[in-house]
Amino acid sequence: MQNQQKISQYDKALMGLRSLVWSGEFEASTRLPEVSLAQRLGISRTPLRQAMGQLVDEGLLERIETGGCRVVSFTMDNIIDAIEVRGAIEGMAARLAAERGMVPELAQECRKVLDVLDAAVSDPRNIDFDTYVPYNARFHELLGRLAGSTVVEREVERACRLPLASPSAFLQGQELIPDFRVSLRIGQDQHRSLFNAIQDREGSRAEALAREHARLARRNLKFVISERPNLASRVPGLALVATT
Amino acid sequence: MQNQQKISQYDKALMGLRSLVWSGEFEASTRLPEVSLAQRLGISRTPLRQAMGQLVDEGLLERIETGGCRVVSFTMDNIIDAIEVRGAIEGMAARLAAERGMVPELAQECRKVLDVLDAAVSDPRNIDFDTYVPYNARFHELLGRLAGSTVVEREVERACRLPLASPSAFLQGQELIPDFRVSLRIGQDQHRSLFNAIQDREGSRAEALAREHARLARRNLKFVISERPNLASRVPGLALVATT
DNA sequence: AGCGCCGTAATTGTATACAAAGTTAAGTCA
DNA sequence: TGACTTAACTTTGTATACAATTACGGCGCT
Repeated sequence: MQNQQKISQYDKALMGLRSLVWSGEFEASTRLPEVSLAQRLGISRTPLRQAMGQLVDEGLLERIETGGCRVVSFTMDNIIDAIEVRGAIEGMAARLAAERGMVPELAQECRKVLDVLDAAVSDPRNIDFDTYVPYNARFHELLGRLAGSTVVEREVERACRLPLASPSAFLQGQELIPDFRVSLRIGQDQHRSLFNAIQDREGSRAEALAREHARLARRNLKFVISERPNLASRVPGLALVATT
Repeated sequence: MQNQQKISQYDKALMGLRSLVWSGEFEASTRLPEVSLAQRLGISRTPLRQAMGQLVDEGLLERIETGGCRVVSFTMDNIIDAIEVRGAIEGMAARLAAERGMVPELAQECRKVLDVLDAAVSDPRNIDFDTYVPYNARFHELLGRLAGSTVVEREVERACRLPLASPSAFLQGQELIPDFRVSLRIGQDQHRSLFNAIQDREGSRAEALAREHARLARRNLKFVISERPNLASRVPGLALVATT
């Protein structure tokens, strides 16, 4: 009623196309046809092409020499590298937050988020995934802003948009796998340690913890790949990973 | 005759607009008028708006809530942060190159570049700026590719495009200032040490050196700011820095 | 004089039109 | 049969047209 902010055609194109690509709708290495896509999304080619440019920038699409775009086909190495990049940038953000001091309001909000996450994993037999996933995302978002630098914030956000490098990438649809419950508890323990390190102005430790925390995603990636047949449909974007 | 690759209208828009903005042609915080700009660049609004989107992404422009774009006004802190980001990403690239091993062909090319740079600074009385600047840029480009990861390469390139964070940002127009000659010799010494660290698989040292190397740019920034009246016209983009 | 309101002019966001390339397929020749 | 040529057809890149907002300036009101 109040938050009725206008949704532009460009936004519609960006969100629509992104989710279509993530869902594995398009064959990698075949060109995206602009006209039919525009029709399908109910918009004209102009905002669609804008959105395609953005997705090229995010690394989800790539330009074809002769014109147009195609979906990128990812290798395991690509994803590992993207996670490494995220770890490096989140690590820098954590270190700067420690060295320069946290923005007080954001620090306070971090504490609340951490409390919620603690509660979500408190019962090993009954982990609250529906709470954990969004609050985990929120924690990582706050981490990017904690140093109070808009430049750093932007770069953290960008790194999290790298295909399959998001902190939430391998969290979806894993309620049923026992191994992942352990992974979540470990992850939350790292969240706590990371926050404490920043609070205690231990920049180097904070950086190392943030990097190691990103490594959890790598472990989850490897596990998911080995279990691909069972999980392919539940992990968004897994369809984009080359099967060779 | 052979390298006659077609230059698209979009490329013309991107290069033209970027250089116009860098030159301080537009007042920060006033909207860029699309029609007159398109006329001035000799293109239509369509490729111009594409280019504006790209420059927003690079951080040179920002969107206005009510529509259109304006030039960003940078503070010292913004630039310091951008340099910090570049240091972190180049540091990661250097570490990965050390840990994983360099691509042999690129390592060989690095050696050649370093030899040229050594020669350029060998005579303290007569430093060859016209050679140093492009070869320094080349070294940093090679550094991004040394780990053999396209993902890392992309991110290094992006970090170097952050406004005033480029390795070459404060090199132009400093032939005449004695203090900077020393800076160049120190920088080249760091290049050597960095390369040796990578070669000897000393990942942590390589990372630290790359970060410290980026700090040179910070020193140069501070010097340039304090000497602004003399240098403003010679350092591209300095006009975009807020004078408060 | 200062502040708010309204109408006009300018500007953006989006759709469509059009020309230049690129792609595909049929047909011809070796 | 297979490769090359050519012609019709798609598809993209760019320009232009149009409608919805937005910015601006004058007018009236307090």
